[in-house]
Amino acid sequence: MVIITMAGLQRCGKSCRLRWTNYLRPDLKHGQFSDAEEQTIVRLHSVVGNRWSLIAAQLPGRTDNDVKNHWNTKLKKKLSGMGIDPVTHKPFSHLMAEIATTLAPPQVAHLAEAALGCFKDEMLHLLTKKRVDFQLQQPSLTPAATYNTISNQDEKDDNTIEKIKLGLSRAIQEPNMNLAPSNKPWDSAVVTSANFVGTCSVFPESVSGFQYGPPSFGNEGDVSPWNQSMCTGSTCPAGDRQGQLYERLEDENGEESEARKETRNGSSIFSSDCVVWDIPSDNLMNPMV
DNA sequence: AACCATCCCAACCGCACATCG
DNA sequence: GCGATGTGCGGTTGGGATGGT
Repeated sequence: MVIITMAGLQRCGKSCRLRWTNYLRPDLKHGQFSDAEEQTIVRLHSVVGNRWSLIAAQLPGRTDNDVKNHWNTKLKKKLSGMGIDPVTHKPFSHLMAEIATTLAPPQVAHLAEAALGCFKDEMLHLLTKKRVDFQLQQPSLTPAATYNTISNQDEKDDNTIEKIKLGLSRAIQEPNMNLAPSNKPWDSAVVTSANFVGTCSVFPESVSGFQYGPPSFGNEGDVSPWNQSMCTGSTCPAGDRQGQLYERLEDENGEESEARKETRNGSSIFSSDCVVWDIPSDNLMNPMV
């Protein structure tokens, strides 16, 4: 306040503080983000979600505002272009498969319609690559018979496509299915796009050593969009692992324990049992995969 | 050259919490 | 305990810069 008065500034203290912390501080970097910094952001975001201050604390010379802006303007698009959902850090195709195999057919139909706009690039990529021959009008065929692949590569992709097709087929076959409430879990909530926004990732064994790894999708027993991955980045439910990371981060910085803060605030950022998908660093830096 | 759309980032806003008298 | 003030944080916006037509 004194500074504002002395300088004759027409700004409130808060504005001045923000200007200083985000722009004027001598130790700030103003250049472009390096590849290493981008990778760090992506990795940490998969763990902590939109906790920009936490992420920025691991990037010397960068502010939370810097990180946030860079994420919103560059990294989100980059991940989306790679077919990775920037919120969940899962491949779009796998999210689709989860949805298709978890929801009731009518809901899948509505979702598929809405999601096609978002996921079309990824789906087209998959379908083109695998030369999938959608035969939704022939439900009697076994899933494996509904498409042909050009190679034996990547059985997981096949499974993914299979699941998508199964879900869509069911949806199309039963477009007017009775929507009356049932005992099924999916009937307990209206399905909106908001339900599918979330951040979940498997907590890495080591933050510094953690990287996107090969999709572990396919463990049918542990996968449910409702119990695994449907939390928002900034409001993910608490988990013991979150505190562990917080403690580790603060240990490195010698700052106040965020874990204690989180405990005090009654909130935390991590969810348990999430999945981090593998993205080769080269791909991450590839503007368009 | 003019117009338009998009990108980018500093700044703003609102909220929650901490500190102080 | 209470109100005023300061601080931290995440979400959003405003407007200049840039590129395309």
